[in-house]
Amino acid sequence: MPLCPTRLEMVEVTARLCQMLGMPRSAGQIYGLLYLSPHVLGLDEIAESLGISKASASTGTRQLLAWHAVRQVWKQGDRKDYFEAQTDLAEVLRSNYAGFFRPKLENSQRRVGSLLASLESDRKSGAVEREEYQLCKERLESLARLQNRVQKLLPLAENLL
Amino acid sequence: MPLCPTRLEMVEVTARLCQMLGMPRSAGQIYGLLYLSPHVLGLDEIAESLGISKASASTGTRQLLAWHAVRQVWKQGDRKDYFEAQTDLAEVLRSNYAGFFRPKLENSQRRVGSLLASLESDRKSGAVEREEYQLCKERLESLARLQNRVQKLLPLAENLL
DNA sequence: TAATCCGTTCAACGCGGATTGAACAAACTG
DNA sequence: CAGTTTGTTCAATCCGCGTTGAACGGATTA
Repeated sequence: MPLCPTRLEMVEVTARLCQMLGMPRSAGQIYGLLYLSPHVLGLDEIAESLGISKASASTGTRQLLAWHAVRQVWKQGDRKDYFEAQTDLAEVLRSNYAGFFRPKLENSQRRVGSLLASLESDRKSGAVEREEYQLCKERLESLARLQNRVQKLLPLAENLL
Repeated sequence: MPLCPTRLEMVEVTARLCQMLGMPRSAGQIYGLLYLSPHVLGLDEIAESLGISKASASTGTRQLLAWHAVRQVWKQGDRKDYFEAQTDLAEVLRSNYAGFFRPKLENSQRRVGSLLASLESDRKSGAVEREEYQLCKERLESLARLQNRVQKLLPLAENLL
């Protein structure tokens, strides 16, 4: 049976949202479908409801699983995989922080650190003039300070959500 | 004259950062170049330093201008456009909030509102069963509550940066 | 007016990632 | 064992977006 207009619109909204965030559109469609679904859904139902291939449904659900945005459900005596949405989006963000956002942040801090180091070696090898060296150093250090503030802010925001 | 290794690395870092955020790589390169530049730079200098076309330099700088990430500078008796980086990234975020993030948020709130409205009309037209209607309503309302929390949080984060 | 200089615009190209059908593997069923 | 059911993998394709050279327009100068 076809979806009611509201749910169709929801699918479109989440699809566009995902696209805007640089994530695959199909994952957004699936999440929107599950978010307003009264029942858990199997792979084939998902593919048919959305008019996408079973392959897309498979890869999409696995991505959503990796992001902890959907949960897998098994029914007794049924080999099929069923899925339901993790409707608490704040919880989705929280469970992705440690595994996704935090590593990104730490990486960027390491990179700025290595930039400061390479700046020192540039200075010693004379690859940069004194004035330029000073300016680079100041700006890189200001960048490092911003990163620290962000790293302090993120866990805070996480809790307030 | 060529850039020192540190600045080359900086260009690469900001380029990848921009790419990761779904923004054009060239804009990131330009920002990285300007961020550690002791002088303001003209369009041709930018293009040549980065090995990109003048067209890319033009579109890239205009995007960065729109994001308030660079400033345009004029020299007396010189028709060329010069650019310098807005090095206070927190300020960049702040000046983009009202014109970019806030409208997005408000849009998404309107969309959820219209979803709730269309749900009501679905109910009246009998396009949705009572049970499904209840579930949809609850989840959409929970979504609206999350949006409210986000909208309260963003200005806060803005100030703490 | 002709000749430069600068910046923007635009059609064409290329690249990276999303999507898909088909082949495949694994677990049942008869 | 042959035949289903179900999910995954993979090469091929599609598609959107960034990039570019070339053409253009405006401003300045000779």
